[in-house]
Amino acid sequence: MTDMVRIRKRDENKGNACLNCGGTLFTEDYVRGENICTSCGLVLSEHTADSGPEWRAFTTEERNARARVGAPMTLTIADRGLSTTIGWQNKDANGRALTSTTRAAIYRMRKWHIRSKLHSSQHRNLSIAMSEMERISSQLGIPRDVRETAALMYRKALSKRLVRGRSIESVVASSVYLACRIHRIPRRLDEVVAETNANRKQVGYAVRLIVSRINIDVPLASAKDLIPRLSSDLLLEGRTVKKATEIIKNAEERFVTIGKDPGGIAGAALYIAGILEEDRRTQREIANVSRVTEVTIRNRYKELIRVLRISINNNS
DNA sequence: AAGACGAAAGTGGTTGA
DNA sequence: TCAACAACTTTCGTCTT
Repeated sequence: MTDMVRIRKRDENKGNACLNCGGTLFTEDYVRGENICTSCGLVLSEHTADSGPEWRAFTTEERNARARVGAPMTLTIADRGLSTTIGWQNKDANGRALTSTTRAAIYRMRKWHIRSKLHSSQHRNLSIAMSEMERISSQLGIPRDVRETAALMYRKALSKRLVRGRSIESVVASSVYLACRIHRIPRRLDEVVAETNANRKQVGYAVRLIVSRINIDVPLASAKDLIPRLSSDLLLEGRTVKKATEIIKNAEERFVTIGKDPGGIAGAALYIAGILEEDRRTQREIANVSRVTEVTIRNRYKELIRVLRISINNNS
């Protein structure tokens, strides 16, 4: 891409189509301040406003600690933020006092308006559940769109009467957990349960119940999803991360990952990748961040190098 | 001294009768 | 409901770097 082309495009392109290939999709690269056509890579405008965060974060913890922005709330509020209320002053829009008959009518309307809203048991349930959900997910650092999914899930569970006879908390916890699974956010059930008063067994049961009764695809947790989180905590280099992802992909193709703790697989893959790429971490370091023991890392690692025929020459 | 290895015993969850 | 089972953990002694 020459400078000449860039300048010409910036001057001429006032519409929405790329002048080079006619594509209409652009990505905004706010690190470089450029607008880029996704199909041909043409830079359409430079020095765009930086809409990204002003902070930088290098590990998962830092990101969780610093991220503080989100979209406007919708499903996560019991009334979706759409309700209106009838004012309590007995005045009209011009500030004049109402006549007695109108005042009586307004009083009745207000009464039934409030009754229809708050006195519906489902609504009461929802408002408790949504504030609980908000608390849990902000504790866990869960992004806004995942919360939306969790809220949707809870609403479905509620409308199918799955909450009856179970604690609101346990169903909220399982909605959050399942939403994480759907969005491939690596959060284990224990982490979610730890933020609630519900016990693990109840939540586990609620999870299975929701999966069986609500028509949604819940992907199984894969070791691959854990790689970004673990490798940023271990400060591994890009090529090591890439290698580890490859190892997991191969392992999954050979069906050696089924029934195994994803943390163990991910940890072992990172360990092997670390040795191969000379970006090595000890078994203990990896075991700490992936929440399994060194023994499990060892077992998985032995298994992976046997099945994938990876030879490790320890001359480093 | 730190890291890696592997055996042995124990734990919590799943499966099938 | 219960026993069998696989996966994983804890603990610990030994070997290697």
